Amino acid sequence: MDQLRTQESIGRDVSHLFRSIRNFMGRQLEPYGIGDAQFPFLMLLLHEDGISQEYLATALKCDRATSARSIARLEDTGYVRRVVDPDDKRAYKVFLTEQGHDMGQIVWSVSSDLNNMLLEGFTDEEKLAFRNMIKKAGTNISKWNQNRKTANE
Amino acid sequence: MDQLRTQESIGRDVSHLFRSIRNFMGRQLEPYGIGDAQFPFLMLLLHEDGISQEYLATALKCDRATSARSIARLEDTGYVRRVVDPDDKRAYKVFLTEQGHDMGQIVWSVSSDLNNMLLEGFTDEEKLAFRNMIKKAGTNISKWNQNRKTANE
DNA sequence: CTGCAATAATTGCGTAAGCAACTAATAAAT
DNA sequence: ATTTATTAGTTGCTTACGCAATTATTGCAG
Repeated sequence: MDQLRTQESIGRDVSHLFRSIRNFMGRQLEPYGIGDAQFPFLMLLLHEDGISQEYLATALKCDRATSARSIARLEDTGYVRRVVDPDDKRAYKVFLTEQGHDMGQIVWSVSSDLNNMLLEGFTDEEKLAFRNMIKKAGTNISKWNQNRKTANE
Repeated sequence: MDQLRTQESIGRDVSHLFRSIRNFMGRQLEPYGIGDAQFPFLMLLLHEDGISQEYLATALKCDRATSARSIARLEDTGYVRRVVDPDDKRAYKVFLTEQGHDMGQIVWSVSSDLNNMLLEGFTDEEKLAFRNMIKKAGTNISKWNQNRKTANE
């Protein structure tokens, strides 16, 4: 009841936060020809190479279609190369190119800039608590969504 | 440095949280013919009627274009009515219709369902802290974006 | 071995959001 | 009072994302 009266809404605040992050990342990544959506894929690939789009989608908690399109764009831009998996001709193995590997420094610095920006004025305890709470809330709600989805099948 | 190694990323967690919220809201609102984007506009209008699209955009921290399109959809669906402001013929005054007012109960219940869902397992202190930290992070980064924007003009 | 279910990827469709360019109306400046 | 700047709203373009349907391959059951 108080929500409506005082116009408090976590959903709105998360939305604002998310859109601001996209805005920030968009600006940071523009010089490299990639969008904010490609960033997490690039980041994961820097950590773990030669994986499938399906694996990427699962790890990044997004749809297979989103994964496909993001990887396609990274391929177009030259950061990534797709090789049909010889053990499973349905799947690709996604590898970073030279150019992709060279993004390591930039990815790292943009990522840490974002963190510093977001968490300015937070104590170390708050930083940790914040991360954990975001994850917890995300798990809470995505669990529910998952149940709804499988219920409709 | 640790971010890359451990694959920790607030950005990604916020993204997941946000997309899960959209998913949840989409399901909840589908029966009423509105999308998750319309929800905050409806919510604000239930609180404050007869305001302009510009005002809505500012209050909800989004672009004027987004406000225009969201209100247009609410009008199409019959929840809202636009009247040219007699004191300023450029602007509209956006009013809820009968049907719009009738959404009060649903808006309230969906909103509180979302909150309960997200904050399941949080203590009262954590709930409060979480809200404040989301807002703080959002303010931190949007302030920076704002500076970048005006710097490019 | 053949036929059928599950899986990886792709594509079309719908929704959402921001930026930039434009129109129309108002406010400010000379 | 006329020019100029600002403001409210709209529209086109681009990016992003999820769902559903489709294709191709793999794996399993008979």
